[in-house]
Amino acid sequence: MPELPEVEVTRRRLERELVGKRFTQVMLRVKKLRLPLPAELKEILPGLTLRAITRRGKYLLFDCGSGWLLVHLGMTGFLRLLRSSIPPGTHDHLDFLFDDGHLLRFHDPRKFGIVTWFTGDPLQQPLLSDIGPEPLTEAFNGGHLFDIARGRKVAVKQLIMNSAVVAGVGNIYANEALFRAGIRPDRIAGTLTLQECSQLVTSIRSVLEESIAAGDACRVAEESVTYYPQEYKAYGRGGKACCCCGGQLDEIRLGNRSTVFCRSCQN
DNA sequence: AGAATTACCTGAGCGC
DNA sequence: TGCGCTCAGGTAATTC
Repeated sequence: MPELPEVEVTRRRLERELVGKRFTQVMLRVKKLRLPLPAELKEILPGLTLRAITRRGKYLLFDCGSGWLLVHLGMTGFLRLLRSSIPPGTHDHLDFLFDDGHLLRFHDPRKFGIVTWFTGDPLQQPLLSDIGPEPLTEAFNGGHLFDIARGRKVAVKQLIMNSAVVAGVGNIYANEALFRAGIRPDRIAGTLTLQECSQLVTSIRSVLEESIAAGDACRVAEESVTYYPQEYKAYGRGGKACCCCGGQLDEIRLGNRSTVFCRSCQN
């Protein structure tokens, strides 16, 4: 599923290919994903030049000059960049055609994604206004996390998956970062020391950065695909051997999310 | 205010 | 073979 690294890798690929190009046509094949698709995109976008592509958490922001195209890939969404006009398959919900012949196609079986349009300041947009600091910036640091965690009774894994605390940390990387930091996912957030918070921030940053680097290095001919081979040390490995101590990894549910950790390596 | 729960959606994997 | 069930999970909305 697309997490922050996949979204960032997608952003970089699309930025390389599409910035400066002009929209020529939009095709909508469904009325709504998680939110209604603005039908007026068909009239608004053609003629506009794509100025930039930025990211906030897992949201992609396409700067179209007079407004913004906001895209979230949800659970199962991805964007493909095609050179020629290949007929759409099932779940190919949306096409954007550009003046250089590129076709940007949004595919999403579960329709958990979002594609919408807004004008004005992105920071004022309701979907973006309450998102916490970006994990790869200095604004997200041990002191920040420690301040937020104090007095909180939720499990630390749920805290770092809260988008108001830090942007774009989903289930996979929450599991991986806690494993790397040596902190149990079910630790009550308020019991973390400043040092542990700093270690966790460092781990979140490094797992995300390593995954982005792996994605950038993974070239897929012709198409820009958001998925790439990825090995995890905790996520999806419940019951298997811990790569550090050889013990059996535990799997529990936290906030109805699959959670994997090592009882001897994480405290 | 913070925590917990629900809704949205469909493919995959399973038992019978 | 195929039916029905459960699970997967990001995030907003709702409830406690």
